[in-house]
Amino acid sequence: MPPDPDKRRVRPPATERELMDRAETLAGRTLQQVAAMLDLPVPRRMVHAKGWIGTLMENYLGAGAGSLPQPDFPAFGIELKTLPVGKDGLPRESTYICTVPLVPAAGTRWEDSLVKRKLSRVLWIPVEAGADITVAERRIGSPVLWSPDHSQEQVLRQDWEELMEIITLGDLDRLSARLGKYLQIRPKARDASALGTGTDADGQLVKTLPRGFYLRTSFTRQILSDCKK
Amino acid sequence: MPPDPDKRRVRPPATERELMDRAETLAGRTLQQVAAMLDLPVPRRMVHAKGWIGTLMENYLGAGAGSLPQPDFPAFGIELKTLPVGKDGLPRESTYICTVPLVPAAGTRWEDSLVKRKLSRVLWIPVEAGADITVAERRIGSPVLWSPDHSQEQVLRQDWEELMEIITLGDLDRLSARLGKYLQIRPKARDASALGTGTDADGQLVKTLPRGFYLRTSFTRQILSDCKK
DNA sequence: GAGGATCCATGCGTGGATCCTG
DNA sequence: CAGGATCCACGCATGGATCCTC
Repeated sequence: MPPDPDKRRVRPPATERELMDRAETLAGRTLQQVAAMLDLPVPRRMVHAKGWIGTLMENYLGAGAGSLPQPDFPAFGIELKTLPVGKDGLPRESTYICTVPLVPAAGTRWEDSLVKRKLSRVLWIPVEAGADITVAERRIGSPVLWSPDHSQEQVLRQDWEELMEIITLGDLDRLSARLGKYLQIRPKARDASALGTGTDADGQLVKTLPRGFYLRTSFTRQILSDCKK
Repeated sequence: MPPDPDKRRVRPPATERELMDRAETLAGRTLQQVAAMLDLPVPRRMVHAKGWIGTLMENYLGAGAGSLPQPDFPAFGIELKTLPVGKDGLPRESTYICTVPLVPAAGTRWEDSLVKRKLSRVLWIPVEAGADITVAERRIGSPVLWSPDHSQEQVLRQDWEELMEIITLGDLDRLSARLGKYLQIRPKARDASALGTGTDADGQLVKTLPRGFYLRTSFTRQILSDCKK
């Protein structure tokens, strides 16, 4: 019997309450259990399916299939993010936010930035990670609906402004994952030879490595800790 | 034995003479023969492989794999086009040139247009067409290196200016394949429901059917006739 | 006969992230 | 340990054209 595609198309939640309820039902389940409900096969290793867990969660929760400028749940302004955690429940990896505009629109401000929009309301779904546990057996944790508090937003804003200034000045060589307290910039590309478009110090268009904004692991640990208080 | 990918990567011709020599060797051969030299399978019908012959010729002649604004042979400024002909040797179909810019850059002139560049030097490869002959058995004709003469270019320019004026005015509803003596505009899309971006009469961006520039069959017949004189 | 509709391959960009080596 | 490198899926656009129905 072939898998049933209908099971994979979950109705979007009608209310924020319904979304959160659905997310709560995930807590304690294994990825195998969730995949089975959707008739989806579970990859043995993540190396060739790095985005699989995120997509699985989108499907189960009824998020719209990857549209462009919208959050995952536009009606509630909520962005969905899975968070790989260790046995201790603490995040183990940085979190990708969005691509870095290396040819920024003139006069873009933090208030209008994609980073701010993406991070204004995030539904975090912790999921066990680590090479010592099969993908199928990994357990899902309790969802956390988070928005940055005032001091967190100030730091994010500072990081973003610092990083964007380097880009606006065309100092692409100065970009490094070492910059930024909560927010960092790292490569986001097929491989190190991939080329995107940026502007150099003279304002000329140049080819350079595409990059993305990420949240540092130390910051997502803070988020999770705060929510457990 | 698996097909040998190396055979499919033909070295680009070093000189225009070499390109023409290579093209002459095609005359009289069947598509089966050429495909065999490249270890490529021949589709039974074109309905699911409409661009196959064109790609086969690119491969055999060593054209660069589909880059963006460049002609097929940038070094010689030569664009490659296959031309489906009947038993009588006359073209049977219109010829696609390029997509129509439905949001044209302000002040684009014929001299700078993609249509003019694409048509400034064309290497036509006639190939037998018709449902009454299998793809494998179709024979290739003698290549024709063509540039528009003065009167031809005047008509092409007039057609282009007429058509582009309609687009610049945002009168997209007025576009029709009936316009233009040599050059026409027809749909170029996955299907009639596909949507690209255009501008309406008020300058607002609107979604509309993507379209392409084509040469009328009557014009490519004229080209081929002239070259046989 | 020809205007309008359609088909495939491939590359690039975006969205989902984790891998891996010094 | 974390900075730099990499992987998949999918949509859209482009480049190659021919199909199909009045």
